[in-house]
Amino acid sequence: MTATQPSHRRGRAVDDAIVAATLAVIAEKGTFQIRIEDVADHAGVNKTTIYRRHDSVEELVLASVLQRAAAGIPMPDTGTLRGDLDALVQMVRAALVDPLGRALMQASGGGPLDDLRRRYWAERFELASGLIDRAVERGECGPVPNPAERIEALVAPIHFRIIQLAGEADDALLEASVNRLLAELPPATG
Amino acid sequence: MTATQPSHRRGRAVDDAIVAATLAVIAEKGTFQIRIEDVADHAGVNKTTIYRRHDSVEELVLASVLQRAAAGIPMPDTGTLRGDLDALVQMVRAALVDPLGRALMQASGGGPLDDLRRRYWAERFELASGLIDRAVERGECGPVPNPAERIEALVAPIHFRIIQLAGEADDALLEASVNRLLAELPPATG
DNA sequence: CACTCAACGCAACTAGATGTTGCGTTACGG
DNA sequence: CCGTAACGCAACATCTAGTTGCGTTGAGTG
Repeated sequence: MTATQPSHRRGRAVDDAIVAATLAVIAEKGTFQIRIEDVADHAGVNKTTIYRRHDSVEELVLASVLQRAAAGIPMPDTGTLRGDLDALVQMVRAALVDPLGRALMQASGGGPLDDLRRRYWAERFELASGLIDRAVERGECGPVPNPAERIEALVAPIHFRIIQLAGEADDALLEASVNRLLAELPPATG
Repeated sequence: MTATQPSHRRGRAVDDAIVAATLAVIAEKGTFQIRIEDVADHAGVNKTTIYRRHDSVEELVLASVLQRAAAGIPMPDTGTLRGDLDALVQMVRAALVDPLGRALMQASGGGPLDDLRRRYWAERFELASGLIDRAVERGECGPVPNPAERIEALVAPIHFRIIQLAGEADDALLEASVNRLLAELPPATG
């Protein structure tokens, strides 16, 4: 810790400030209203410095969101499938309500953000599939052919309600989604 | 009909040309890559003329999409609920795969396009609820408390797959969605 | 402590798109 | 045939992305 804040930060400190500022501006203005100079001001950094590290706005957004996504994805482990799914569904809702999450989900079509979004969901589907696999191992139900698709069907209504309808995903919707998944599970073989 | 095409169209003809050009450019480049001069060129009209009728790009997009949405929404009537839902679900898929539909669904958050999108869905949910109501009247099932929510749950997985995952909504997905709705219907009382 | 060099700030610039304005021209209605 | 409103056109102001050259600052090295 330096006693007085240096007027010019260097190296990684600047990188972090830029990424943080980018995410903040995205959350505030949306993915398409970002202005580089806003990000620069918010980071306490000159516009030129941003362009020295990033090729374009799109690349900046991509890098920033990727950095956040790189943070570990927590997965619940409550002991029962219903408990796990309840927790998962609440995490999904929280992520979609978050301004940054919303901005990412509404990112434009055709661009590299499409790939990013696909990876985002694929990664989470893969991880969440583990919840179902564990339930199978515990004998809560029979073997599930394609767990990732079940998770997709679980998430879709919540996503649709929040992102597309700009509506409220209340607890009833979450519970209905979980119940639907549980109801469609093959029964335990005994 | 004039024998020779006048070099300068007037009045409503220009309005229609602008709206058509706007929709065409949206379908081609997406909602966010529209350039006014592209629309003007495509409509065979000067940039100034567009600005004389529309306040901004956003307003132009809004007006154009509204005009198309004003066209009647066809609803199937096959005689059975399953037949109706099968047809409905295919119409939804077609609408989402269509470049203009995609563009509308991915329109930015916060703006007036949010309201437009909400109205878009609300209108369709309302109409599609009629399919369920008719099935109830035919005695195919017991009374359904909130048919619009059923339709929402029917559409959500298709929307999520196409728009968010940029994936293919194959027939299996459509059928699964229909089956799910049918399975959750209260049994016929009679 | 002094030297060095990369990192940063700054100001000026280009290029492209939006939106505006003034004026000439063209079509339609009386 | 004449007047007026609608349109084309060119020029303009403005905003933002992205670039460039140079001055300055700061951290490591001997």
